[in-house]
Amino acid sequence: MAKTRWLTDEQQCVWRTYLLMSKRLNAALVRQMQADSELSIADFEVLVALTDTPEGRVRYAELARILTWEKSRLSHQVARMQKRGLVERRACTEDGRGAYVAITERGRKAIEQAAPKHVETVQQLVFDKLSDDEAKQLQAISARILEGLDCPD
Amino acid sequence: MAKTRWLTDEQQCVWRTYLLMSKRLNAALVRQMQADSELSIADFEVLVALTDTPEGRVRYAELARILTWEKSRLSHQVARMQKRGLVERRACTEDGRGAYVAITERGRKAIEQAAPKHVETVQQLVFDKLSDDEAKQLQAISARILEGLDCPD
DNA sequence: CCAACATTGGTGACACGTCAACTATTTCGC
DNA sequence: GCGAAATAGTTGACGTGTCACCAATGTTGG
Repeated sequence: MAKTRWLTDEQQCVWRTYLLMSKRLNAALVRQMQADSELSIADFEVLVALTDTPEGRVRYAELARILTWEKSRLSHQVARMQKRGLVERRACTEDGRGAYVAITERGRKAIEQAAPKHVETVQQLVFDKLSDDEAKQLQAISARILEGLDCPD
Repeated sequence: MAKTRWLTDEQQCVWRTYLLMSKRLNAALVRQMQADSELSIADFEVLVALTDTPEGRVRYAELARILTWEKSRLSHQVARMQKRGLVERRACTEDGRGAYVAITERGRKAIEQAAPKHVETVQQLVFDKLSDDEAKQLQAISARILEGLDCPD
């Protein structure tokens, strides 16, 4: 291996600040979600994806694609959510292998309650802190980093 | 609750791009660490903290403070790392309740091997993509968001 | 001194994510 | 058609993180 390009002091500072921010921001969102609703972030994402579809139901593989989750993760997650009555499995007549995930009334109620508080939290923790310019910069930087990121999806 | 301040389209775009980036960047780092070493990110963080101390050993509570981890998380983590010979527990003579976590030779070797590749990955995935200005912006934005973040530490 | 209280750390149950292996169905080449 | 390969989803084992509770030791006020 060639000589290591160690981080400069400035780079270390950038990197550690970013890491800390992203960890704490995420932790804060998890805490808020848990405090204000019966949902986890993962539950929330699944329910959002389901309400975004006209029928309120999607095939597993499609849902996994939307969320960019592994299929087995989705399988476990849906099994847990089903136990709590947030979603249902439905047989798929077109394809004997497949199945639908459908949102239930209880699931719909849960997300309708959770969404406003979650959005408000994002506003408070992120956008209230940043100028319009900074928000644009954050997007540009995120997009730049995303570009080269090989994602095995 | 007052009327919800929903996200504007631009805000949604910023937010989703940031979320995706931070998730994928993290996933890429985990993959690289797993591919190039026998360590997880958590292992790595613990070993870094240990090598940062002159003695190569720290009390549990202090280590938890350094990492801003919960004590029980650290306890589980150290137990697993101990099984793999990366760290040792040592009795604390000054305080019968306490204990030290100490890095082993095996642990030292592991981190010395893992660090260069990890740093190189951070360079490639982050700093090679960003101009100096963008790096500064990222730091400023992260710091800004961190400011108001109540952290229960 | 000794009874409350605080502190240090550990433990068990559970939620979550990944990986590898599996079953059942469909599709495709011949 | 039919057997091989692809596809849909499941399962079990394991690493990991959190929470609530526990044990042991130390500290402190009367």
